[in-house]
Amino acid sequence: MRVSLKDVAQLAGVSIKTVSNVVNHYEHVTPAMRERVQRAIDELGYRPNLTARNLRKGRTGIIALAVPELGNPYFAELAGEVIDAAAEHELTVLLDHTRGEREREVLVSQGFRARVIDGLILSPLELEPEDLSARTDDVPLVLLGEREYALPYPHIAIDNVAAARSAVRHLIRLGRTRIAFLGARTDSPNRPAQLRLQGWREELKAAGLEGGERLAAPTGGWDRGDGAEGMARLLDSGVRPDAVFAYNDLVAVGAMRVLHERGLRVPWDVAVVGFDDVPESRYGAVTLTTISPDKKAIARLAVSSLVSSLERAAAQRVNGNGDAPPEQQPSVFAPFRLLERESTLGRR
Amino acid sequence: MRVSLKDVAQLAGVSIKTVSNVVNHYEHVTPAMRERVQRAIDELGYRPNLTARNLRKGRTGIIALAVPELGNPYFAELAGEVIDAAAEHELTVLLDHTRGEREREVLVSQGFRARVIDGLILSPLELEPEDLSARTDDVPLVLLGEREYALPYPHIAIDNVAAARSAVRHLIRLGRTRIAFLGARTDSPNRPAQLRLQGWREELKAAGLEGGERLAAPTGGWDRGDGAEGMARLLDSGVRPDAVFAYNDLVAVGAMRVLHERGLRVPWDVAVVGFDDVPESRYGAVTLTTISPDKKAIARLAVSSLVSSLERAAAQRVNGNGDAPPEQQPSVFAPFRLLERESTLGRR
DNA sequence: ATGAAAGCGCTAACAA
DNA sequence: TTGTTAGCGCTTTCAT
Repeated sequence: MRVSLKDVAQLAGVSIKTVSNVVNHYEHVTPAMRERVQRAIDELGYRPNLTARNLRKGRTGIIALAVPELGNPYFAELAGEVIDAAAEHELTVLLDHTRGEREREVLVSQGFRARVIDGLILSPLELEPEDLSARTDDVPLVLLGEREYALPYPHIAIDNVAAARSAVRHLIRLGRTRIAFLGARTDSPNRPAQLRLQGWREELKAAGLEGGERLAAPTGGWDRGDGAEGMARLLDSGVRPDAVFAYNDLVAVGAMRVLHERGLRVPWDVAVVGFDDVPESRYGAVTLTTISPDKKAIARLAVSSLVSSLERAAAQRVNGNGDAPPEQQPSVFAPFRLLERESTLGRR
Repeated sequence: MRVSLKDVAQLAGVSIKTVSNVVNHYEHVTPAMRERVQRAIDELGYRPNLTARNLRKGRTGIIALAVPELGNPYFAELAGEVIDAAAEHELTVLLDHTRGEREREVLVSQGFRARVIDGLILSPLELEPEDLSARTDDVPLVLLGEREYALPYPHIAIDNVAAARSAVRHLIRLGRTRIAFLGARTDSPNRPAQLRLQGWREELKAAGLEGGERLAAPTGGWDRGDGAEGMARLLDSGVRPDAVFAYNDLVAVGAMRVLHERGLRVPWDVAVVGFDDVPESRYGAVTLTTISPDKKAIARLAVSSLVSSLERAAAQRVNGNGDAPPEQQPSVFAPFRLLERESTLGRR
């Protein structure tokens, strides 16, 4: 039998409100009364029912974070940072993964499962702009990651084009001339990988190295196995790059494995740059040069952006001002760095 | 302004109950009525308030999973499996990480924050038995992982001693005689790593290779960096193992990096076995032999165990049977396998 | 087949 | 300082 405020009040011989005051550390309670009530609380082992409190307050203190795959260390690490950032705002995080499937991303964005959440942070992969415009759910939403939507939702990411360019520039400075991009997706101009591919193209062009579209190698996905397959396919097709810029670290790790199997030495025969700075890139026989997004900043920005949306929504509810201007803050870029490690060590 | 059942009822000109019936797909509603109500629902964009429903039903459909570190791919993968397993029971997972700190583990086990959860799955690292006995929170709890507590909580894990023994046995069969254990913790007989260390000892003893306590090397933690440090320290101390059984894959990865830096070749000079079968162990210049726990099974067992605790708790609430026998199911072992890869390839 | 009304446990006006 | 009471939005007997 669950014990409620009423039970405690009864035992202590006071009103329900007094107990509530004690529980919520309301100031104006005499020490004696506080003492008496506390005794009853302890005796009965009373614990407040958060659900009731939530209902009453109109908020739950829970936000959801949906990422493609928790098994991807980048997202796992990011999730950890979001959990910590949320905790600073006294928010708890409900984590979901979409497997990067459009259908699941749509469901999440519609709040289908999101049971009781105040807000949502979503890192989409396949979600299309029209899915987002068709959204009926009204819980505040913050977008994360490479995909760009011309829609009034806050969006936190690093400057993917600039980051890709700095990676490629680094390879060019090393004297590499046949720089492959591994992880291309050519489906549509707005698909994932598009911005990094664009950065690769721009930088090559700026260096007068263009014309190497054969070097834009697709992969089935962006896990280690996809990187290995893509790299093998590229080599099998007769292309012989002297550098690889991979969509992310996992793809790079898979590529490096294949290079190793084929007797190609990193960095001497082929230099490799990744993206994400996942922990494992700092280990292995050859440590990996990579673009390191400031994950903590991304998490903090995402959470604080969501928090202000939450506050705006709450204020609106109070004012009943249903037609207030959206006043969405614009997309924000988080910082990134290029970390040079063994996979690009030394000039040719 | 949020729209409620009442608003819909008003617009449709029916009672609140009828709308509820439609929303909940209650059978006995005439098609015409269903149609009419649905129209009102659509027009108003009504969405049920889950919090109110939860309050009424006395359950939330949310369970929490607390792991030490999401950045550890083992836990990230496990979390993904738990989320999927929970979804099959129509449960949502609230994820938390404790950083393996006792204090945070205690807080989580006490249900400090999430009182909106129906149940909890906890993978403790530093939590002590007395912390658990002192637990006052009454939400059903399932324990995960290596730590053993002689307490009536369901506990899901693999047989760590048997797994460790099979890893060491594998190394012995390969002709190795100076087999180190990397990641020992000697603090207390119940601390993490204890069971794997015990398996290592037992198997060495069975093979007549005992007496090598110098080969039980401690590490500060169980991440890659800790493995690297521990390995370096072991080598610096003059010990020269011909095999390393690491507490987990991350420690093994760190150790392999150091071995590589020192010019010791894996597997020829030193064979290495890890534990967990994290994805990165299948890549790298030398793939890693490891103990592979059946993570999907662990997740499923944990969730189904929790679900039955939930059902028992619900039944008890109905019967008001506060003194029902606990009837906890005993601890359950999930399967594991030894995966042989390059890091232990070939006899001496 | 549909409606009326009680109440889940809590907070917050308002009263005393 | 403490008590009374309404009501958050929903489900659920019990009527009709």
